[in-house]
Amino acid sequence: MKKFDLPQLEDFPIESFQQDLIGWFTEEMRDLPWRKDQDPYKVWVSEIMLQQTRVDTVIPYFNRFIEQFPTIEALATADEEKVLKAWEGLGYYSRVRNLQAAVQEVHETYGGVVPNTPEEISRLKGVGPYTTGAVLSIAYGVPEPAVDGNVMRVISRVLSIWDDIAKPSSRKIFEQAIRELISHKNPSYFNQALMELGALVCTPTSPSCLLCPVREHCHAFHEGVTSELPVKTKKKSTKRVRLASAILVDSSGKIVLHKRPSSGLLANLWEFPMAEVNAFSTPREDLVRFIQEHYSEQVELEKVQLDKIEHIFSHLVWEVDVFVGTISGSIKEPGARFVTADELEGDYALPVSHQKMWKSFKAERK
DNA sequence: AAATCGGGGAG
DNA sequence: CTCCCAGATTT
Repeated sequence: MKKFDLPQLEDFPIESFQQDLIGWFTEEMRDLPWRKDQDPYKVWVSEIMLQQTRVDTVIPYFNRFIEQFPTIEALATADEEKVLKAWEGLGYYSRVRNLQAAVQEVHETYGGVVPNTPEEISRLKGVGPYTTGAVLSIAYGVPEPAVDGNVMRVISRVLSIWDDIAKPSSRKIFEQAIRELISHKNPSYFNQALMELGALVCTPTSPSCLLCPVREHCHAFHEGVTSELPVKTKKKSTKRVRLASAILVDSSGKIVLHKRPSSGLLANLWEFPMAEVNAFSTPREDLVRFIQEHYSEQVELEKVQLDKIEHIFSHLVWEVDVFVGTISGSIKEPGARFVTADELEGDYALPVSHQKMWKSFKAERK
């Protein structure tokens, strides 16, 4: 059995690399709220929030979330709706549902202590290979790889690895590389330093190689191919979906909200009644038909459309024609309820697309 | 392996 | 406009 799968590691000065990297991080690391201590719970929350999400976006969410749910116990026993509301606008909402479920398991099964082995922690909902390594190394000092997009970019350049990082199978190559490279003396700083380097210096386009602490160890830099790495195939374009939605008000001024299904896109979030638009009919026709079938026959939409919104997701685009109307009579749809404007804003988590509609409604109405 | 799942910022 | 971000889960 060979010692290294990667021939680039044969003569690689591992200790020197570790020293340069960790030394740089010690001096240059950003002052971030989840770095104030190594509370495994807070490290965990931050890692979930940071999945596919930028540091600057996460900071205010993290501070509010920890203030509202300071401990495992607090989050485990919190009301689901309040937890979702705290996540409103952050996206990938299954993250927070999985997080609360996992925290409840830690609360009940592990006595409120986040487990410190790869086997146990990776069994928790929403904790995949990256988060497993991140929490173990940062909170517990366990030398496990934490391979995210930053790490794949940095290591692909340092070791001149030309595998397509968009392929799931490539992650294992980088994990193996990190297992060889990682500092056993300070796994936490080693992993964080790689990510920090990717975020601040070894950026996707025009990396600041002249400021890089590991430039001398970097194969791509010496070969002049930093702009060609990492190799990443691009994803195919998004599909478009035509929708129509209505802000419906009853005689007492309350507004109709509908709770989305517990799985799929924007699961468990609240929205204004919304219908898909058939290719051969108008938004207004399909919307009125939908509302009469699912809510009440007694609905009247205003003649002039309120707005038209385009909302872009990762894999699709919503084109929403927005209407305003009045509604009366009993409501058929069991997932619906009437709420005041204050309740809508304070108690119900809405996707950003529907927040845009609400904002438009309020602007029109004042 | 490919698709799904949000939203925003950078170039 | 395109890319991509401290990815995980489902199909």
